[in-house]
Amino acid sequence: MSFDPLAEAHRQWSARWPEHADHMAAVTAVMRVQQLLLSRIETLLKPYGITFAAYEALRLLAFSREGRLPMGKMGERLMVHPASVTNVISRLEGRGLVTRAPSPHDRRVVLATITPAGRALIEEATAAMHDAEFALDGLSPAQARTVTEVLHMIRASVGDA
Amino acid sequence: MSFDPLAEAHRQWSARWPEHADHMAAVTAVMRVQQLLLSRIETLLKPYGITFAAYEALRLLAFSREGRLPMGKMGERLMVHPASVTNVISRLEGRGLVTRAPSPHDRRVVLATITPAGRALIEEATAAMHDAEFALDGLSPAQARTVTEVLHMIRASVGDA
DNA sequence: GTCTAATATTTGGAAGTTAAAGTAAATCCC
DNA sequence: GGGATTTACTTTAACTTCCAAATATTAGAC
Repeated sequence: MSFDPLAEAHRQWSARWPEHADHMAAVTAVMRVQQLLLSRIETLLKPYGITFAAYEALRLLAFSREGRLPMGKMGERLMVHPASVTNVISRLEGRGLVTRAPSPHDRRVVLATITPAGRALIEEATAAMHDAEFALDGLSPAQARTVTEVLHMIRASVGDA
Repeated sequence: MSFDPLAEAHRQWSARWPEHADHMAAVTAVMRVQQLLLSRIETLLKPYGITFAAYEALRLLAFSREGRLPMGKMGERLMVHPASVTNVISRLEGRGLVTRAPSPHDRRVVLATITPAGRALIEEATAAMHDAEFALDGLSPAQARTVTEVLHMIRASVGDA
């Protein structure tokens, strides 16, 4: 019925470089699925006024013992550039969902702390994410595990994890 | 040896909401692998002065019969927003890799045409991509096909393809 | 105790993405 | 034909990412 651009790309590649078509298709599939899931998740989160990046940052803070983490630590956990942490925390701070203060022990360090409003919001948003199974409600838990395993193969192949 | 943030996130989720942990982990894995692959590919393409988005646009034009496509058609094939096409084509045009002209048949339509310089560049860049197997050189063709199949399951589950 | 080097964060800039609004051109319809 | 609708693209604005450079502070070396 509907035309699939990924299938078409694979066809084009196969016609010219058949020995590389499978790798190309795998990369394209990763990119497309990421785009799809991100889009669905952002739609899901829109009622709460946060993006997925903000969701992950808040979630991480809410999980932490004191509701407080150094910016640098957050970057490591979220696996993003320090500048990205500054960016997302600044926006959350502007909305009163997080506060920011220099660490008393090391004044180079900035500690982000989730506020009660932030906690309330993240719990609501998490409930919505659960309802939608993180935009993967069409998959069984076993299928979800298969996805993770197969992608772990890629992560391992490039030295990540 | 090295701490894996994804494994840690899965652990946190399992402790609180074990029934949702697998779906969460799958989404996280998709996001992470996309980030890894994109990063590796952009590094690969850096010597050619183009990003992955630009690579895909040029590749698409080079595949086309006349080396020329309407912007709208490119957006469909690349599965991106029209504004993204405008964006990337503007940059390629600035570098002389593409020209832009209104269609003689329908003056609403803008045709992007790859230049000889654009063709030369995309062939070099493609050779580099082939050398690196699209940043998946650690995977066999069969493994790559497995990745595509598993991700196709997700695409199907959300009504894409 | 300085002086130097390393670390933590922010800032500014280039790219990408999307959504929404604006412009222009073609088509539909009466 | 003329008016309304649809289509194609661009623009603007918001947000994400990263990198590279600047700032500040701590730690190490002599």
